[in-house]
Amino acid sequence: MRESPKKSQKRQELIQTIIEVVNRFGYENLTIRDICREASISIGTFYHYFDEKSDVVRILFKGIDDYFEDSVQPTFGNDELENILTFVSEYALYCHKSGVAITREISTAPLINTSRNYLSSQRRKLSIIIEGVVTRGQQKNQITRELSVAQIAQMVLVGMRGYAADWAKNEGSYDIVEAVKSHFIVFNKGIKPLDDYITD
Amino acid sequence: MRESPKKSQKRQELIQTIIEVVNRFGYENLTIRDICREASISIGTFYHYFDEKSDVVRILFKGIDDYFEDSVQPTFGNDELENILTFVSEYALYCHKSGVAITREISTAPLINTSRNYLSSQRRKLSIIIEGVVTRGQQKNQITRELSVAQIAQMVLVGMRGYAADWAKNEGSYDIVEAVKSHFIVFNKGIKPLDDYITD
Amino acid sequence: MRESPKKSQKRQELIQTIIEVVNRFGYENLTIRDICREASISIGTFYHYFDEKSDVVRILFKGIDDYFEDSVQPTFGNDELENILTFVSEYALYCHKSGVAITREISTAPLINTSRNYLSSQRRKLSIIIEGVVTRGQQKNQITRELSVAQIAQMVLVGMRGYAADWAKNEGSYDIVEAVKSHFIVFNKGIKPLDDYITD
Amino acid sequence: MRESPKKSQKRQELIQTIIEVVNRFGYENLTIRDICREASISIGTFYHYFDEKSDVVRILFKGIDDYFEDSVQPTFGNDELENILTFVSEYALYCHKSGVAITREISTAPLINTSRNYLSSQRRKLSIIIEGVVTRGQQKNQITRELSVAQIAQMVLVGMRGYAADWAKNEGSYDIVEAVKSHFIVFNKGIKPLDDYITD
DNA sequence: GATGAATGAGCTTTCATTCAT
DNA sequence: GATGAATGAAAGCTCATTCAT
Repeated sequence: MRESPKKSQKRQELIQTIIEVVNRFGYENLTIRDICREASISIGTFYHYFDEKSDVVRILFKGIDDYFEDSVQPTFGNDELENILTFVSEYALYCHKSGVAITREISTAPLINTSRNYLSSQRRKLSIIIEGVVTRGQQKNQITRELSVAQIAQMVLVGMRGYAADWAKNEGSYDIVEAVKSHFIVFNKGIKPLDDYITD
Repeated sequence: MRESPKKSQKRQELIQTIIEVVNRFGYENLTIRDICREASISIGTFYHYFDEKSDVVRILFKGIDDYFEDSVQPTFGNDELENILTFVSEYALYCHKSGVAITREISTAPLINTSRNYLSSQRRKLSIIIEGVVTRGQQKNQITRELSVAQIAQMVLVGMRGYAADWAKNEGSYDIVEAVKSHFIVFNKGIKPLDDYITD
Repeated sequence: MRESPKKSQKRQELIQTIIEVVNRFGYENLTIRDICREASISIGTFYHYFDEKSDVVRILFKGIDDYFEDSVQPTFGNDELENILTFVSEYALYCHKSGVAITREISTAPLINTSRNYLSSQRRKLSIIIEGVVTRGQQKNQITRELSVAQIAQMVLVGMRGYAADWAKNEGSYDIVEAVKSHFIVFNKGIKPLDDYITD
Repeated sequence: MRESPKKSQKRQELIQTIIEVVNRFGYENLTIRDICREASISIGTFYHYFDEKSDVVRILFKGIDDYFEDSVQPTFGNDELENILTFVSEYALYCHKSGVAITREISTAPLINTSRNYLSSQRRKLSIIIEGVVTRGQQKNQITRELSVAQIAQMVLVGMRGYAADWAKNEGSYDIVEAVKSHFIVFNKGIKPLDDYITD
């Protein structure tokens, strides 16, 4: 039995509210009671729309994946190094807009949850996007072939998430977008093909 | 009244046991009861040697700081880019030896704890070490001066910790030392002074 | 969001039960578990209706204050010495009806609690009532002016509470109402104005 | 097997220290550890000289009884009303000298302890002393015969202990000796034989 | 005599989850 | 659909007491 569109819509509304609540309260010490009080719903209602608390984390992750698929990927141009910069800058921007608490949760959440491995599938999405960028970059000779696509893609993701985690740990005390840009300008230099320096 | 050497020694033994336990169980959902059961001591004994649960985290952090101060820093040579590689490789090695759970804890622990800011001081130690390396690197013209010491140091630390977190999230499924080395070979290229390419 | 009348009513019922339980068990060594077992509720339910254990003490005190404000004060007549007798007798009667354990708790509770000074405000209420009686008594020349209002009021309260404590310590082995009456007949003689003996 | 005089003496020394500690720390939240740390003895030593924690309370009570038997009673004169005043004043003075914490403990300790009724016997001592005073007072026609000896003795003790409790609850914020004196001057008026007012 | 390491029952409090209304 | 009362396992931590050294 499929769920009614009405229920689905209400759930979406709740998700928006919950995201705001998480940002104000943080996730670590956030209780279902907190969420419900802030969202002005009853505990029963929460459990009517969601199965368990960890659904909230899933929601958070789905948000960033959707954003990249729907809003970031379409803006990619021909310069793949530039696309990497766009990719990581957008990620930083998303963190900035989501706030410290959600960023912390996104960047420290375990890959495999006790009950469901909701992350393994989600996480792949960003990997696939960045792997596409790197593959094309190598084909166009914009990116070194000394390292494999997987290696470079991992470097990008790890660095990017590293900043998200660090920024959240530091309570958003610096401009994450600028920091990430600076870092990946350096990084991009490192993955340029060597002859690039000569011909460019 | 100073603490007896015997008590101090026994505490050290317990710390070793606890570290092993944390690695087997993880920290997040680790309870005092778990620790005590695994270490075959009573709850009372745990509290005889430690003040509170978070002492365990402190212990974990102290370990890595001591290692860098005592064992890594003295091995630094003249080539500061090489020293950066040594630094991050040793960090990766420490993660590898400490195991997944402790690495996760070290890399996701909040910067500021509610009760004591035991991390802010600890965290500075690694910063200071790497900042020294970068400073000397710039002086010797081994590292670009286009970025500030603080910026580059942050890049190193964030990238390094990013790998620790990623590796732990992936349950240690890849060779963290190799991954980190590859990454920082790329990174080091990025922070070489430009003329380096010509004169070198 | 105001609390529902239903919750409020259920809390009142629980309070009644808890008062009985306190009387059977005493307070000093009373645990939440005891209360819940005896009241046939779960621990969670207790904390659903109350914030913390010490709420129970507050409840006990509120009871006696309400009783004096609502039921005793309105019965005061013109003879202020008689009113003192009414006051202390009613207090004794309240102890008698509340039982030994609650009386013990009421009479030995510290004036200032660590977390909230719920007593300082409560305690004032009885003081104010008795000070009013003494003031009027002095104005009507029914009570000596050789001592201040505050002094005499303190004497009444201290004596009265002294009996409550003593009676509770003796496990209610004597008739507290009679003992208090006898005492304050003596006391009242002591605070009559001297000329009273001549003119009366 | 009688205990050695040496052990007995050492115990006496410890008692003195413990009394001081109780006064500084209070009793309610005083742990054996606290006592031992402050008295600079080990926990084992405490249990070598005492059986259990509540021995400390016994010690406190024994102190006041000894004081009255040894130091107060011998000073009694012919005027029994004056002796009552001496009695209660000395009690107040003892409280003053013992400090707030010990006074609180003395005045709120239950009559019957869970393990031993160490108080019932102790408590009788002060009763016996004051009953002697009242008896002689009635014989000399210094005290009314309208009330029984037991009644009047109880009134004195209850009032006196009431002040001790009140003073401790108020953290020693007023002069207990003066307050007690004032109270019992009033009280003494109340227990004078009636004709006394005529003939005196 | 003196020590203090070791014990573990027991404390208050939290909170995700269920389910009758 | 919506509610929130009820649950109870489990958490961190305390502390009087024992006993081997």
